[in-house]
Amino acid sequence: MTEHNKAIVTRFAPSPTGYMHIGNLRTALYAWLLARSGQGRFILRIEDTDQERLVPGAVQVIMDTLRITGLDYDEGPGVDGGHGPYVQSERKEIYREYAEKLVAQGDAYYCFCTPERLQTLHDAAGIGGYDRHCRELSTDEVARRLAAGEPHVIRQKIPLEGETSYYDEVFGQITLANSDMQDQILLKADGFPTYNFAHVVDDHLMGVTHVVRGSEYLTSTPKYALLYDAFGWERPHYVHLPLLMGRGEDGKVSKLSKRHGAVSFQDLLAAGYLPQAVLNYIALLGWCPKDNNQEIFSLDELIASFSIDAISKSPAIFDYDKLNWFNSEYIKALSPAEFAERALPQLKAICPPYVDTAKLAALLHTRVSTLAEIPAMVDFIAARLPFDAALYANKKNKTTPELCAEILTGVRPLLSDAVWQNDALFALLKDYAAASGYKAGAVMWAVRVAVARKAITPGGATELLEVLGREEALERIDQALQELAE
RNA sequence: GGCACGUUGGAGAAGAGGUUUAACUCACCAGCCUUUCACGCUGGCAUUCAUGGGUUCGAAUCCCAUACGUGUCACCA
Repeated sequence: MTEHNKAIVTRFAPSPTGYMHIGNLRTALYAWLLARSGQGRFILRIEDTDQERLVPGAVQVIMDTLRITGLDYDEGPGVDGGHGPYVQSERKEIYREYAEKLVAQGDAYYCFCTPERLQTLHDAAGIGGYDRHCRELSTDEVARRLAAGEPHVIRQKIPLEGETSYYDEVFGQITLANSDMQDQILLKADGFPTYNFAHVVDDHLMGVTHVVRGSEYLTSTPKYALLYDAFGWERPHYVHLPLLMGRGEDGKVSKLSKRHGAVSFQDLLAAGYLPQAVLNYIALLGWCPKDNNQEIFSLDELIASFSIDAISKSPAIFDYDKLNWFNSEYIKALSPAEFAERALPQLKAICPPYVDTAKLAALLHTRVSTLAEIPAMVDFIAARLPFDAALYANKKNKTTPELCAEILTGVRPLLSDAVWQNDALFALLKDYAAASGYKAGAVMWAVRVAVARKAITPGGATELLEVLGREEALERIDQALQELAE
C-alpha cells in the first residue's frame, strides 16, 4: 500500500464547535506532519453540516489555534487552492448532485421515514439501526411522494451480504460484514449532507490522498470505502490514530473529555501552558520517533522524524505530569527577558509596589512549570501570611522558635544599614553566623521564615530580602520578633 | 447486546524468535549540591511483558482461547 508516487495531500477537517479539542489538535498535527514530511499539501476544511450545532466564531478559534501552533495550511478558508469552497455549508449543491447520482445508479435511495418512526427502532439503550423500510419502494411511489413534497433523506444502499475490507496504514486490514453496516443517511431532510457523505465527496474532489483521523472511525470506514467504489473513485489511504484517553476521578479510563479537566487547547493556554510545549507533548502521544533519544522537538525536527509506521495502535492516556515537565522545560528554555515578559504582568498585578518584580521573576524562572502557578507561589509576598510558630522549628538546621528569636535579635541591627543586595546580604548573614557560632543554615532559616512565613518559597533568605525591599523586610522581621516573644 | 480494535512498570513507550538479567522519558524514592524550594548531578524503581494453552532447541515477539479495556452501532461529527 505504498505504491503511490504522487504527492501526499492531507486535510484537517474539524467541526466548528467553539473550542479545539486536544485530540483534534493532535490529529491536525499528524496530518500536517505527514504532508510536510513529503512534498505534500495540507488542507483545512470546515465541516459545518450540522445546522443545530453552529457556534458563532468557532471557525476563528480553529484558525487561531493553527496559527498559534504553526500548523500552516496550503488551502482552506481564505487560502484558495482551486478546490474551494472549503466550508461544507457552502458546498451544499455539490452533495445533492452526487447523492442523486448514487440514487440514479442504484447505490442509494430515498427514505421517507419520520424521525419518530426511527426512534421506535432503537432499544432502551439507544442501540439499533434502520430497518431498511424504504429500501425497496417502487419508483412510482417515490416519485409520487417526492412530488407531494414529503420530507425525505437519501440513504446509502449497503449490500445485504458479503463483507467489505480496507487497509489501514496503522491498524492493517480491517474487515466488516456488510450485514453489520447500516443504510446510513447521506443527505439529511434539511438538504445538508451528513459527515458520512460530505467528507467522502470532499476528500475526493479535493484530491486528499491520506485520510488522517481518530480511530473512532475505524469501523465506519468500510461504508466510506463502499461509497468510493460506487462512484468509481480511487480509495484514499487511511491513517487512523489511536484515541487520546483520560483517567477520571473514579480511575476509569475513557475518551478524553471535559470531565478529565482542561481538554481544549484554549483551556491549556489559559492554564499557563506554552503552545509549543503542548504540541511537543501531544506529538508523543501515540507516536514515537525511531531514534527515541531526545524528547524535546521543534516542529522541524518533528517533520524530519515523523513516519506513519511509528504510530502506535493502542490508546494513550493524557498525563498532566508529563505535560508539566515539558512545559517547565520550555519555560526554562525561554530567555530571562522572554520569561519576564510573560511573568511580569501577573507579578505586577498582585505584588505591592515596593517588590522588586524583576528579581522575583528571575527567581521564579526555574521553579515554575506553568505560568498559572505563579500567584500561589508568591502569595506570601502579596500579603503577610499569619504567624505560625511551628515553622521556626526545623530539624535539618536544628532550629527552634527560641533559637530563631535569638538569631533574629542578633541579625536585626546589622540589617538596618546593610547594602540591600543579595550577595552582600548573603555575605553579611554568613559572616554573622561564623562570628556568632550559629549554623549558617539556621541563620538563613530563621530569616527566611521570618519574612516569608512559609516553608517553601521561590528563593532563599537573602533573595527574599532583596525582593521584598529593605523597609518591608525589616518590618516583617520586627513583627516576627514581636510574635516570637509572645 | 452485536461488531471492531487494543493489552509491555503509576503515565508515554522501545522492542518486531536468541547478544533483554526488557532501552529511553515523565512520575515516584534515595543521595549529592545547597540560604528553604527548585534547578543540576548520581543511584533506585517490570526476573517480567493481561491470563491460560500451543508452536519452537529457544517467545514480550508466532498461533489459539479466555479475561479485561476502549470504540462503534444518530437526520453528531
